[in-house]
Amino acid sequence: MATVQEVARRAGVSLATVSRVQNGNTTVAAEIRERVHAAIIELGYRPNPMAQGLRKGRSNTVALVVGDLAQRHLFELTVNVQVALEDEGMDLLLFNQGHSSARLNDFLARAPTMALRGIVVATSDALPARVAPLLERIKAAGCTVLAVGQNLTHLGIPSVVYDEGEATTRSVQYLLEKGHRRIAYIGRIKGSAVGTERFKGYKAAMDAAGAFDPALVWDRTYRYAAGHDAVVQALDQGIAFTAIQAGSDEIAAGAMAALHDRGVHVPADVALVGFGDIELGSYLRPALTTVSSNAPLAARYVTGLLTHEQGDGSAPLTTITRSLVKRDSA
Amino acid sequence: MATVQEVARRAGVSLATVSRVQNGNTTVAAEIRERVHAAIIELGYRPNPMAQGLRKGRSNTVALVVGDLAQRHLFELTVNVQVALEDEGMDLLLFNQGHSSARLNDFLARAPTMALRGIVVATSDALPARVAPLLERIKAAGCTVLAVGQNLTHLGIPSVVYDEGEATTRSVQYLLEKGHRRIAYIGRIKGSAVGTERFKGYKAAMDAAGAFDPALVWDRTYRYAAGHDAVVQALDQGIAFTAIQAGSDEIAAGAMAALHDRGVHVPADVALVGFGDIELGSYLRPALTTVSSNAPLAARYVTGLLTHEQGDGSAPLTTITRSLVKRDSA
DNA sequence: CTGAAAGCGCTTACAG
DNA sequence: CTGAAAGCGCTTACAG
Repeated sequence: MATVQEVARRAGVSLATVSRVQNGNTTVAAEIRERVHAAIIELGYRPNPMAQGLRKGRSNTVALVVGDLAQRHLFELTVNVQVALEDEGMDLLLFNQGHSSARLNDFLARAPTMALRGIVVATSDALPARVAPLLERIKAAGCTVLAVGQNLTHLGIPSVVYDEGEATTRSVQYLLEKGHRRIAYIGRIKGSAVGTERFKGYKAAMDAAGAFDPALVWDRTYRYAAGHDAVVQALDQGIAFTAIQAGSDEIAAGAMAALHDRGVHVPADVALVGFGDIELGSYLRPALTTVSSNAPLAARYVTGLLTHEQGDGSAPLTTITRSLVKRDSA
Repeated sequence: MATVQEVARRAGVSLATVSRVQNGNTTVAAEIRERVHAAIIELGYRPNPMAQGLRKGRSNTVALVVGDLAQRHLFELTVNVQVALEDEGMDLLLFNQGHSSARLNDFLARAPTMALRGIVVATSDALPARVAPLLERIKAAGCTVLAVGQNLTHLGIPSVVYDEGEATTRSVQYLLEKGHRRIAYIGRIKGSAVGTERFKGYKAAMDAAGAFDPALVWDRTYRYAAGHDAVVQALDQGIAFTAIQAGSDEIAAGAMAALHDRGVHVPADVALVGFGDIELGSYLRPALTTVSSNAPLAARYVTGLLTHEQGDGSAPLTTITRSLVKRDSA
């Protein structure tokens, strides 16, 4: 690969000038600029990102820490962020946390040395207290830290979140308005910052209607199996319910399968609302009523925050409103 | 962050010695080694990967180029590769090609300068001829290039592939043995190296049974919508078929929805076989009969090839056998 | 077995 | 407006 050396020689200028042209900040005489540009093109020169990073103390790569890529909406966020970043000439380093706080810790511990441009924390897991100082150290190293999905502004981290609680309340109210009272909730609660908010939104709606019953709260993971197993278990135990608010579309799909297996019709016998609006939902039968996510919008906010950093140490909170996508399951 | 300088000062040795201890190749007196280790721990020293990369001419990051992350099995491969790489102390740079050969080209053009440890090409798209020289240049720069899913050994690239053709043949034979003759094929064919192989496997089985009919071949993408739309269209045109071999599970799910909407029962009226064995399949109703993928195994092969590079310029071909996962849809 | 020195490819004060 | 020089943090021949 051509280096700045070779370009300089070819253009008959110094390294410094090539670098200036390349970076386009300082003024360089038009004629010389042309010569350098020509040399760059002829040689197919591309600056070495490691050398740039070493010198500038920051690279052009952004790390995305996802809680569990198996959740479709996080994955959609990942794809959208990667593409948006690429448009800005940045690379995406992927780190799948897999809900292990030890792994998150390891990654954050070695992050300061990676000269990352930014770190986007996209996990719904509640962060253990010991990561706060790590995050501080990372920011001190000039790396932009962002959170998406979880509000981390109390740690001074700009965050892009959804109105989880309100959205869940609205969704449950919709079910309530349809006359349901025995509405079950399936999703993560303990250990999940986001899950806790959703649950609170559910509880608020149920409480307001005087319909809350702890027996209808099933604290599970966000996977297909969780929805399936929770329903099977409830049915086996003879717990009565006429509707389900799921914490993810995967849960809803699993629940739908279990209901089908037991001859329970959706939505006639049990109404079902998912959460996240993954592509699959509209191909389930009945098509899944769910709560929207709008991953492209979240990705746009994230890259926006990454590119126009605000200098002042403010940590803005951006909230995306989720809405109910009505299809056939409720 | 502590540098090798500071560690050296603290341990009372030279930079070189610290580096030697850190890399553990050369012999260092036991007593000195201890001192250095102690200093490293006290200072929480971690080598700067950019400096290492610049000096050694290669980094510790591996780029994964995926054709379309929206395909669940590629995504599963991604997650598995990331985790396996992490165990080896390597990072994963994600590049979602999105089926655009121009984007692939851009990425490969700037790759040589990134000092990547390796590039894993996981796209089923047929590669345009102009990428061959780019790949050569990348290899010349000391970067290991690997292909997964598509056989690129003819370009001197070690490849991990599936027995796509044979697997499809076996799957279609299964349908044939159940008495089906009007078996449709939905999936990518043109432009997809892998798709072409699958189609050939389908055609071989159909030809052998004297049942091949071009009217039953529907060349579509791998998405949900493709399966849905192909079925709707075929039904509208009055094309008769009693079974479908899908090129992906997403296609199968979309097809299942369309069949359901038209009151066509699966498997009674139309048998359906997917491809890829994504988690969703077992939660569809009827549960989807499909062809396995075994992404964790593929990921293991990939990281194996990445870590134990063979020096000799051989380009081995590793084939993973897909098997039929029988559930209820066929 | 250990250290001094060169150099990976860049960028950026510092002079001029 | 342009160049010579220092230095980002490492590793690796080269001496000793």
